[in-house]
Amino acid sequence: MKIDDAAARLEALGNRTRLQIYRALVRAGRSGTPVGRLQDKLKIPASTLSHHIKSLVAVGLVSQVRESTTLVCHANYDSMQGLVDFLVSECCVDEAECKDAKTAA
Amino acid sequence: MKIDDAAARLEALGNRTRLQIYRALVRAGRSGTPVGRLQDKLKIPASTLSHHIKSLVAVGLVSQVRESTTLVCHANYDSMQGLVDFLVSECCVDEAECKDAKTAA
DNA sequence: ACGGTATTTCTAGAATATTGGAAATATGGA
DNA sequence: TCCATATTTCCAATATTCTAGAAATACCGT
Repeated sequence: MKIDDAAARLEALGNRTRLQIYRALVRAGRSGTPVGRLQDKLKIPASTLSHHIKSLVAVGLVSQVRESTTLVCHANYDSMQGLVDFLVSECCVDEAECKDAKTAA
Repeated sequence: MKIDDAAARLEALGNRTRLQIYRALVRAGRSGTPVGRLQDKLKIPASTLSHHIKSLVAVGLVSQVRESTTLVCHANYDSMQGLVDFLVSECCVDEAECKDAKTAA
């Protein structure tokens, strides 16, 4: 993963409202959650919610599938995993002796 | 971890420059990196760099130790680990059947 | 085609973040 | 004490993000 992609994903998650949305989707698992249900749960105006979801989709952390009139959102686990891997990768490569740090990470 | 703390850490990492700084520190491992060396490596004006480091320190992702005239920065692995745990925790708790998702996460 | 529900796009004001020069502060050595 | 190096704080300009009302669009059932 390129650093700009990682930064974009982290930035997307680095907002209370968007992190709430993302966590709700993670908790929902495979079945996902429709936009309207997120709106009820989180009490966010529709346009604001739509903007936030859009940015999560834009960076690949969330995907959407239309089911007739409702749009169901899903957390994209692979995307998150890639991000986590990026964060801990190359730990200590610029340092010779860091066994403790490596096991900690 | 509270959601606001997690969001604050993610926001701190969600900026290209700060992510570069953080990654340089992760790569440096236990020995850490002085502020001045980061400045040379990343070619960032001192004041800008200082601002960014300050925000990483503020959220606990980075710690600093003074060694005579230089300030050495370290990536705080525990802090990162807590963040990663938060992100994947409670996966699927609102969904009955999601074994695939759970193993993927 | 029409009506209703779901959701997005348009728009714009307010709030916040980013940047970096200049001045201030910290540290240790001569 | 005085200097040199390291780093931060102050300040202000610029850029970006956040928010949400209103209008527009999408979809389906009738």
